[in-house]
Amino acid sequence: MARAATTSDAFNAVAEPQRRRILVLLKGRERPVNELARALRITQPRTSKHLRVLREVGLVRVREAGQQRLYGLDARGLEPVHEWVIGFEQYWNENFDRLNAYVKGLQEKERTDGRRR
Amino acid sequence: MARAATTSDAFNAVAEPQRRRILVLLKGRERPVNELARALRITQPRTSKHLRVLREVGLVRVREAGQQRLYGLDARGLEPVHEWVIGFEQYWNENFDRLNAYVKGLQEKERTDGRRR
DNA sequence: TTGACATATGCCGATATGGACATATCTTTG
DNA sequence: CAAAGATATGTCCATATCGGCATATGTCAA
Repeated sequence: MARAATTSDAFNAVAEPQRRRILVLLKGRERPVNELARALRITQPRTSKHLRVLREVGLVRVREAGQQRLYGLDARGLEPVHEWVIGFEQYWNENFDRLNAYVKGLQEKERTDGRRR
Repeated sequence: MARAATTSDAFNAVAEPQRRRILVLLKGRERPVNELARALRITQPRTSKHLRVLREVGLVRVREAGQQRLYGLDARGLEPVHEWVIGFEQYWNENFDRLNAYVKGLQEKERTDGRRR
């Protein structure tokens, strides 16, 4: 199966650090390419390429504004990511860890007793 | 910068569909490799390799159990992913979209008026 | 010890990806 | 129209990753 292309899977698209930073920069307001490039301290072509990926995967939208192109956030594509990861929330919670250990302990005991029986 | 290795970055580790499925399967209880392979309908070596990545990145832990090795979930590494994505929650909300459009409209008007002045 | 399991690993090939650099395209302005 | 500015794209290279397959390693039972 390998992984889906960065241009078609949000999980893969945001696996790239710079793209995550771009999305963060786009919170609240649109920004032109050069501004993003400066903010990230990376070259303009590189920025454009990341933006293209983000555009194709649907995480940003573009708007022509005279000489420049304003990129804006379209975070809806991140919802599936959130949906997936939220399903694990209980598992990184300390209280749950304790409960989990407790249950595991019971199960262990159960198994041991079972064998002994 | 490229992206961090799958073995060192949770974002990249879970960018692989099969690895996400493995983590889901490990919710609630530990499982041996073969069981995971069967459930995912992929080969055992492939499963072992994914598990190795997940182990190195810290999302699962192993426990020797006689002949088999039981893999268990350690979701703490997913918390940063959640932290990041939750920061976008407001942006995929419809109400926010409307508010956003409204604000954008105001800003646009502002700019236009500014120029005209 | 031998055989049957269960799992991990090494090697190979195919491919996606990201970065650098040069350059094309489009818009605005003089 | 020419020049400048903003952005996109093509080419080339290096590398990470994934899958398949064969095989090594480790464990348990007879």
